[in-house]
Amino acid sequence: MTNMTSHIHCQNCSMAALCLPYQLDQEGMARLDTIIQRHKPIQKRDILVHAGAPLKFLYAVRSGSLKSYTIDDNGVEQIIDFHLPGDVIGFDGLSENEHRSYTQALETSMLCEIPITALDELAEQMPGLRRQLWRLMSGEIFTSKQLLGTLNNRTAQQRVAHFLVTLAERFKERGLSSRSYRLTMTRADIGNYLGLSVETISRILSNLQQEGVIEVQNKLVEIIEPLRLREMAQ
Amino acid sequence: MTNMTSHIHCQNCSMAALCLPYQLDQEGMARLDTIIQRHKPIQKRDILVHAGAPLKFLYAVRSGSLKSYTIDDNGVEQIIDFHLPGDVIGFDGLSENEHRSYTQALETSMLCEIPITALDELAEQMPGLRRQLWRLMSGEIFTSKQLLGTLNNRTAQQRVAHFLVTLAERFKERGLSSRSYRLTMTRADIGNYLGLSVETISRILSNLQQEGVIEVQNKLVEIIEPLRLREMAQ
DNA sequence: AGGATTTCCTGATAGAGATCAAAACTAAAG
DNA sequence: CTTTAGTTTTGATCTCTATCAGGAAATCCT
Repeated sequence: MTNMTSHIHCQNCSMAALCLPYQLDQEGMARLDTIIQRHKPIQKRDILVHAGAPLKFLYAVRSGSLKSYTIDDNGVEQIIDFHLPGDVIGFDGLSENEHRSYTQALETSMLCEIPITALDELAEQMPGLRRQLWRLMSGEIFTSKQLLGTLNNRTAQQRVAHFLVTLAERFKERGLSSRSYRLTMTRADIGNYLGLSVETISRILSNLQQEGVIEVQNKLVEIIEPLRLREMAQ
Repeated sequence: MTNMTSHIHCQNCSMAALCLPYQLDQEGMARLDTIIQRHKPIQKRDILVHAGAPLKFLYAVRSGSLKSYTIDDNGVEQIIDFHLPGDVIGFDGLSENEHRSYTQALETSMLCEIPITALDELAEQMPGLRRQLWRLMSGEIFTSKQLLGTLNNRTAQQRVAHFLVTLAERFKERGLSSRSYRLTMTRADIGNYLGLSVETISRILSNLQQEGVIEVQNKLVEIIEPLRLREMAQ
C-alpha cells in the first residue's frame, strides 16, 4: 500500500448515501470504486482547483470543508459555494471542460478524485449512476436558484438566519448535530457569500445572540431556538 | 395531420445547435425527434408547469419567451429565470422528480415536450446526447452561480447593465440582433429578478438613456454604445 | 512563550435604493 | 371610441446597510 487511506472504499464510506454511490448496489459501488482515486489530504488554504484549468476530475469531499469562488475583472473574490462531506465539486465546469471557479480548503480535508471520462463510460452502463449524476446536478441548479431568491428581497438578518438554518440542515443530512456546529469559514467569507459586509455579519450574529436565538463563541454556533431562527429566515 | 406544426422536426429546427440535438448527427437527431412531441402554442400568462407537479417532461422553447418563479412562504413571487428559444426547462426538478418552480409564458410561445423516461433511455445509447445534457445542466449551474456574484456586491446600475448585456448575448446566440430587442417581461419582472424595485429599474433605464448608452421606448431597447454598457456591467 | 498577523467586534456617519404617493402612458375590453 | 386595468415614470422621504475608524481577541509563526 502506497497510500495510508487506500482502505477506504465507496462500500464503507459514510457519505455514500449523499454522494455518487447513492442507490447503487454492492456491485455497482465496487465498479465505481475502481475508478476513484483517494486524493492525499489537502491543508487549509491549499487550492484544489484553479479556474481555467482543464477539467479532468470531479472531486467528492470525504471530510473537511472547502469554498469555491470566482475572481471578477477587478480582482475581487466572489464566493459561490461552501462544500461539505458528500458534496461533489466541479459540475459547473462540465459545459466548457474547464473549471469555472477556484476551490480552496477551509481546513484540512480529504477528497476522492473521479476521472470524468471513466465516469462517463460507467454512466453509460449504469442507469442508477446516471440518474444520481442528474440528481446531483439538478439539486445544485435548484439550490443556487433558491439562493438567488434568498439574497434578493431579503434583509441582512433574514439572509444570515437562512445561512445558519441551511448549514444546520446540511450537517443533519450528514449525521452531525444540527443544533451546534463549527463555522470553518470566516465572517468575511459569509459576508462575501451573502452579499453583506463583515461588520454586518458580526453585528447580526451578536443581535441573534442577544435575542437568545443562538449562542456564538468564535467559530462555534449553537442554535438555541431552531424554530424562531427558521421563522427569521422566512 | 392533426397538428399544424407537425412538420417541424429537430432536423430542421433553427434552435437545434443550442438545444438537445447539439452535436448529434442526422440519425441521432431523427431518433431524438421520434420521442419529442410538439406542444400546442401557449398564450401569454398561461402557466406551463406548476411547482410541485410531477416531472414527466422537459420542455424546449421553440419560440416566444417564458419566466420561471417560485412562490415563498409569504406568497411573494421570486423570478429565477427567463427562458428564450433553445432553452430547456425543467432541469431543476430532476432531483425530486417534480417541478420546483412555476413557468409562465410572457407571450405566445411554442414548446417541444420531451418525455424524461424516453430521454433517459436514449441518453444511455447516445453518448453525444448524454454529454449535451451534462453541458446544459452544467451551464445552468454556472450561470446561476455567476448571477449570484452579479447580484452580490453590485450596484443597481451594474445589475441592470449586466441584465441588458446578457440578454443581448443570448439574442445574438439565437441569430437575432444583439443591438436592439424587445423586452417581453415587465419592469416589475426585471426588478424582481435583479432584487430591485420597479421604480429603480425605471429610473436606471432613464439614466442610461440620458447618458446615451441605450434608447428605450416602452418594451423596445436599442443599445447605442455596447462597449460602454459592458463596462458599466463590469 | 511572545510577537505578528489575521479575524472579530462595536460605534458613528453617509449614501444607495426602498417605500410612499401620484400622475402619465399603454394596452385590453366592451 | 370609451372605459378600465395594468404598466411605467417621476418626485420626496426614510431606512438599511456599507463604509470608515478604532480597538479587542484569537490565531499563526518562529
